Amino acid sequence: MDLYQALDDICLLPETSRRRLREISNLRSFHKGYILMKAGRVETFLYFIKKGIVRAYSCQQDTEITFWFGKEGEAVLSMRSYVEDKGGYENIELLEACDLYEIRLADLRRLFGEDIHIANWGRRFAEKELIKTEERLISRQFRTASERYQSLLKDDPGLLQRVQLGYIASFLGITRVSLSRIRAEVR
Amino acid sequence: MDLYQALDDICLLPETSRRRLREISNLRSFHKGYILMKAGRVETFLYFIKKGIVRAYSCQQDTEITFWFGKEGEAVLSMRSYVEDKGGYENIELLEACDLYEIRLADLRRLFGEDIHIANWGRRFAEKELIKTEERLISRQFRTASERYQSLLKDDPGLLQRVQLGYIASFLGITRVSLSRIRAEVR
DNA sequence: CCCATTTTTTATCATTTGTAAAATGCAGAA
DNA sequence: TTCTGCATTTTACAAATGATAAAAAATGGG
Repeated sequence: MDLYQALDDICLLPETSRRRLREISNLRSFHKGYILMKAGRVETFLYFIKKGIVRAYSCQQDTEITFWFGKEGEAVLSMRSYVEDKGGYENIELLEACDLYEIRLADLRRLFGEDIHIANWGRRFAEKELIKTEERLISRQFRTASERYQSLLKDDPGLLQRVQLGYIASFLGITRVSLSRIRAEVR
Repeated sequence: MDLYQALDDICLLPETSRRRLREISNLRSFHKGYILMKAGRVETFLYFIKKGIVRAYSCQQDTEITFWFGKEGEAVLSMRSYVEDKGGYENIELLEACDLYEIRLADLRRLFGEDIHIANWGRRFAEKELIKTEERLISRQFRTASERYQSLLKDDPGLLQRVQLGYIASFLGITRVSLSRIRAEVR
């Protein structure tokens, strides 16, 4: 997934603005298992995934909970660092070797102040993330674990191939054992 | 809660931009019980609450789930209408008589394209909503219903006075019966 | 290929939460 | 005040999920 493609998926940009974003971005490769972001740290970069898959997880009282997966075309960021310039709650681990477009937040923020198209692109970016998050919250409220598993299976069957079930279970808000039960009863 | 105050809570604006937002907004009063937004409808307004309290709820398979409360200073909007100009999933009901600042989305979008400060204000707005939503999602994943109730009690004790328990239970993702049980065991 | 480790499945039992129905409390209308 | 309609609480029982342990399967390194 090309950078321009990822940017345009958020909202179309005039060529000059696009190029400005391209100029502050930098393609880097990371090995599988690399911890891209750490809870508590103020992260200074934003990434777009060209290739690979990552997970965000958070630890509290000796349990680790995966609450997000990102793959090709998606943005990776520590939400609190991005929005409030404070330490975030998430760790981000690369589940495969990844190629990422890296953007320094300071550079991006400068462009937000200089270029209205980029400011509106940033607005659209946050708005779209917001919709996704809200939909997950609602799905969580309305549906049983089994229903959520089945819609994950329908909407993103590839994920099950690339990510171990323990993480999926955690993402769905249940234990690995419960997920096994659900999988067994579907069969 | 004054409109300028609510706008500035999102991010500080230069006087001219502020005034532009003021010019497209309109203070209106609504009676208790009024349904401000309906699921499926493309909503064309955004509101800021000057006075009163509202709830957002959604219906699926004969159950109604309250997933948000808004009060003084907060923005009220149909997320999908605001972001994608499509019918939303929420109904919004006024739980008290309310005074609301009404802003036509078309006017606001025009300003996003004309005024970079307002574009960045819109960006900050979405970002802050995003943080709030993500924190709720994570709290949902990490904490038991009882813990969530108790932190609601701590963070916003006033809410319990203004909103009936059935809605609170639904908001916490549990039944009224479960909430009663939790309340009983704390005593 | 084999061994060690990790992941997934299966089984059992305890706990939590939901459903349904009845009892209680509360506020507004007659 | 009394009646009536809701909201809330309580109770009893059922269903879902969690905890734990152990077996089976898959994975990765040497």
